[in-house]
Amino acid sequence: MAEDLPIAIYSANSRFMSRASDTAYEKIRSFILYGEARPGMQLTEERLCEIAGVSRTPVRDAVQRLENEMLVVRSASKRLSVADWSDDEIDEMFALRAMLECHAAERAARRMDASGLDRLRQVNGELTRAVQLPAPDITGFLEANRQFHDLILEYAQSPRLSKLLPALVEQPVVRRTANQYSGEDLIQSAKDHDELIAAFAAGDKDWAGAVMTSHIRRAFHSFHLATRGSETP
Amino acid sequence: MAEDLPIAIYSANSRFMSRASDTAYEKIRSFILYGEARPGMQLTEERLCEIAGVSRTPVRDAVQRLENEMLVVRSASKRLSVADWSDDEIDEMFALRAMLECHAAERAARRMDASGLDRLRQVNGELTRAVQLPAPDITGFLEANRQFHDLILEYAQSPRLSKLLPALVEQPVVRRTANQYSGEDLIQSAKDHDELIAAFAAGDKDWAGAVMTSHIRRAFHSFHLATRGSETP
DNA sequence: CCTTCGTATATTGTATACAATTATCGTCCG
DNA sequence: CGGACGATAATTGTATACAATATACGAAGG
Repeated sequence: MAEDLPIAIYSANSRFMSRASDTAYEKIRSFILYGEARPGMQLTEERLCEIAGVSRTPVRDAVQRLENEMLVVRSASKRLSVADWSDDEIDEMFALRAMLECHAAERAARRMDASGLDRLRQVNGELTRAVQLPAPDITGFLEANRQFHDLILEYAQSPRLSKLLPALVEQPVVRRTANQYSGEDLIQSAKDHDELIAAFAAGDKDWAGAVMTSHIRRAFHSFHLATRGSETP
Repeated sequence: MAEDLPIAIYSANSRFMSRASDTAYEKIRSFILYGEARPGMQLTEERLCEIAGVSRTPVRDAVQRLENEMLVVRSASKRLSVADWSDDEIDEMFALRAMLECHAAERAARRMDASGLDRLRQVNGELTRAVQLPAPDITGFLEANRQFHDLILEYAQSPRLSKLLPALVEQPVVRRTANQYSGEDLIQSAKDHDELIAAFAAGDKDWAGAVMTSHIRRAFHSFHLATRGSETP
């Protein structure tokens, strides 16, 4: 069981998770993202109970959350299976994410303050250290990257956006993308973040939005190149 | 209890709702949108059981759905209350909706076919009849409007978008807006839809997206004018 | 041999009892 | 009088038994 892997890449839930339904959520999520689960694989609630070590009630709670994030899918007859995204769905995910993260950056630019800038600089400092050649630390990069984007979401001060965005940041994709990144790509990410910080410091929402859009779309194309060769999306 | 009101304005769930958790969802939703519920009002699961006429298990299911749509809110100590949106949150909702509906229209423009155009024309025919002066039929307008936007969402063929958008179409706001609409506004809506159909027929995604954006933003400003006077958003 | 139907089995849905947590409110002490 | 403490009540969280539903499978009939 892959419990000590970074379960929450780029998602705001890093609380204690004492309740059984939260444990179930984390365990099942890990099972799907880093465990033996395979796309399309059938899941029964009973099986998930064993995985999570709790009864069906909290499991059903967790499943509903995972359904919302589209990590699991329900058939017409209410049976569960691990989601299996089509290429078009993954493209769509990136497109939606680009729009919403751009919007988040624009809002954050209007609401940024000195303390926020400090925190962004500190997190991006860690990210920059993690991507140093010749041996970039992917896990460190992912964690700092998540923190950076979470901070922007925090400063966007939009509960609704905070609810919508995490459902679009699908870890398997992010992780696969990051593993495919060249050292150059990782360094460019750090530079994008630097420029975002500059845009925030200037309070220029259009600048911030534009940098964010290109930041996400570059990731999109890296992913495309890595997984589907050179065909144009 | 306001059960025969149009419970699903502009949302894809018009199924049979035989399961208890679905009944609970509809009943509680109606209670919040058209019943005695007031923003900020405390809700206990037991009270919701009485309203829905089922036990706590399906009620908890329904509540989680309503939480996702941000119709109910959970305090730090897990207590429930009816959501109470700030002006900024409502503005944000319109902004996000404009982005996502624009995107939906763009996708639909690429995937539209003759049968889809027929259906759109038929629904907008009904809408046009409903908005005839001197006695526009608001309920008829709302229903046709919902069907029209649902059709576009269907042709956008994006499961993820279909999951995100309904959470942004907040019925109380839509309904209040529609009640505030002048006859002119309603007629303009019908014309917007005609132009959207033209854009779809031409397969011009940018045209479709632009019309949709202005369509939503007009609704936004009508709402603003009606609820907050002439202050600029 | 294929299809249809019905029964057995697996799976999901609901109710309910009980456990854990949180709020309420009165009391005691400073 | 005010604030901390603790007992009690209210509320949410979890487990489990049972009900409803869907699937699987095999027998009967064509």
